[in-house]
Amino acid sequence: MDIREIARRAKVSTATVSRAINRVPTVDPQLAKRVWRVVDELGYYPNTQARALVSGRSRIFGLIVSEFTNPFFPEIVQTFENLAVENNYEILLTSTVNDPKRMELSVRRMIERRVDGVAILTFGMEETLLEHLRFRSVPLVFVDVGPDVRGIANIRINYQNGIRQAVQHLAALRHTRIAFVSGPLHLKSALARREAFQGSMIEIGLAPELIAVGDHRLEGGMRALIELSRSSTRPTAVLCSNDMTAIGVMRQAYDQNIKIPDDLSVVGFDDIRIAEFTIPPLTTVQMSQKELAKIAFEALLNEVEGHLPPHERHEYELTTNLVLRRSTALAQEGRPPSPKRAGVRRARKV
Amino acid sequence: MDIREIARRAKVSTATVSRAINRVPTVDPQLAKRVWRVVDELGYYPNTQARALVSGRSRIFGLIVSEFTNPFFPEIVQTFENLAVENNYEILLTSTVNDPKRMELSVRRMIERRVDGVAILTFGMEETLLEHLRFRSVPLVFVDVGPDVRGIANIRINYQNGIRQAVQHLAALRHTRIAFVSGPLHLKSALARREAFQGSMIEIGLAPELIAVGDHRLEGGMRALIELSRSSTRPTAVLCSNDMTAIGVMRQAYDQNIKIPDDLSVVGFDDIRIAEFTIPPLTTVQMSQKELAKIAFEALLNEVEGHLPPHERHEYELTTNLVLRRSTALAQEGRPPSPKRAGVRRARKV
DNA sequence: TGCGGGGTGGAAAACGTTTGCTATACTGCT
DNA sequence: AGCAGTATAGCAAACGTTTTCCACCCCGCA
Repeated sequence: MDIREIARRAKVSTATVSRAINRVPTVDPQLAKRVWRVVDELGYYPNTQARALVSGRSRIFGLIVSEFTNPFFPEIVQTFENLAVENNYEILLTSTVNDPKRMELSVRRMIERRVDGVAILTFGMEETLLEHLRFRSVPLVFVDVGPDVRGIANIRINYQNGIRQAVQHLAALRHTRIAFVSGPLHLKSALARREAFQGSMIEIGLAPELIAVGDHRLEGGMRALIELSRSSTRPTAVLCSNDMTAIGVMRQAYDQNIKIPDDLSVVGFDDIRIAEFTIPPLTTVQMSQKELAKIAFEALLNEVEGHLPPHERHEYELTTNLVLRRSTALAQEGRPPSPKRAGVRRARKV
Repeated sequence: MDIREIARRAKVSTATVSRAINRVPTVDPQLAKRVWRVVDELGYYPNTQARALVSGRSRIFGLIVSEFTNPFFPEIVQTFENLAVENNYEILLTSTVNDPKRMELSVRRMIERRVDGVAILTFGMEETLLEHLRFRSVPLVFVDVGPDVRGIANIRINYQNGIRQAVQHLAALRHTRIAFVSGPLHLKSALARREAFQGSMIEIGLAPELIAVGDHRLEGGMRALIELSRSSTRPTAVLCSNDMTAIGVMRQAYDQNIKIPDDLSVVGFDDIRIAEFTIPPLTTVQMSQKELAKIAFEALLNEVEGHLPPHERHEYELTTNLVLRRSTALAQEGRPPSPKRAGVRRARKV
């Protein structure tokens, strides 16, 4: 069943059917009604590929993420889809799983399906691949791209804001031996977080010297805590480069019978969904995934439908903020936590 | 840049270019090479919509889920995408967010984009909507659809297997007061789980009478534990209809100072990713999301490319299995857990 | 009554492929 | 040498829309 079938039954031309369906105002309301009646009766749905072919617009936005199973992304995808639905777009969702081959394939898939724009929300992407897209002047949104790239809208993340809040929160709880567990150091975003930590410590006269490197995964957090507990100056608080790391730290603490937050305060970063569900609920720096998705989508929409000068550099900013839960507490002054105290548990309020 | 440009430069017809690109064996290897050279030089990517238009196949599979933020789905989406990539398909991903309007829209989007098949992995869907798809004879895969629907491939979940294992595991640990926290009772899948629990209890001569109803979310689990602890015969073990419920139970237990697994054994269902990361790691009945996605994808592929008789009923089965972690332990005989014991903590092995 | 002009609807081209059919050039056999 | 038969490549139609013209109708005005 196609537009001609509708035209025949409504006794008009295909042109009129097309116009009626697209609500072009010049068509006579009478006729339009007749067309719609037939459309509804037959359950006709326009063929988007034919539409796209002739109009040159696919009404598809590409969305590239690292991995769906990375808890950072589901909320992003959901928000992005909600917005897409509202605006009559479809999503072409692609994951790189941190594999260069898959990254390349992602880009290729985007181009083959002729997406109207691409949001690249993966942290760490071979920039050379973007050339393919830029070459075809596909609108692009990126996160934390360098300051020199033109023709790509950029979302800059303000890590400093939230991390400073976290450090000052811990300091206010009388912590001085505050450790940091970084992410993998080849990631720009991990580096930026570590620098924000160092800066925030120095600002308030603390030495940022207890630094372990993790991998943004549970295991890295566990290893990091082991390493940190061995150091001569054991930390009383740990700030982590992301929430999975913090969860790893808490898990390791549980295994070593270190009580959180009594013996050790833990702060995460990202505020992924489950941060709220850990035991205890995790105090963390929120980098709103909803907000990020929203900015990305709207940036794309602007590039495509807005009247912005194309191929200029457009900047957006996302800030971060501390959200308090229950994994931080006053420092136990002078009493470094020790596995020897295992089995002894201070009473705590419920 | 289109196929004609390539044809011109390679000094062949568009037909030959098309055939070369699609690796039709009848084209002369010399010519094919010449074509590929030009293709690579120019970075030509075929236009999938034109392809789809003429070939009648979009190489898109629809995937309908409930909500991306539901931790049950990310693994499914990831697996589905991996398979799609391998087989040169694209995914049209859609979520219903349990909203009838969105469900309808999902179906419409599938039809408009002319998907080659749809996997509906949401639990609970207005079956009337499927008529639209069946009417257009789009291949369909469904989970736990009734036994009467023709023309829809079906994945039947064997809840009984895993739940029986869970119940018997608890019984072996000398638990007799085993409670069950169900999901929302309007969901078929929740009902099936509860029945599997009841059956498994009766099998071994235990009365399945401690049943609370939850909502498959954290909050429901928390409320359920409160309710259960008030009952005169307090349970020593709780089996939950899904993992989020179990996490809620553990959270509430933490708040009431009930130790897990010492005072209370907890078992979940689903084995979502984070079940491994809870404190303690959750013993749960695994319903492999990877496997489910794989079955769904392959079922679709069979319908579309296989030589199965179309419009017959195709059955697949997914079984469930208990996976042991650390949230279950021997029952404390004769000593019902009580908030009064708060603060006392038995030594435990690390 | 004749003419200009605005508003509407239709004919047909275009979008970028695939593919059925046909034309051509070989090959090998008699 | 002639012919059948088999590879191989090209022509052109088709897929289902949108959109550009153009034609028509009707209205109002001179």
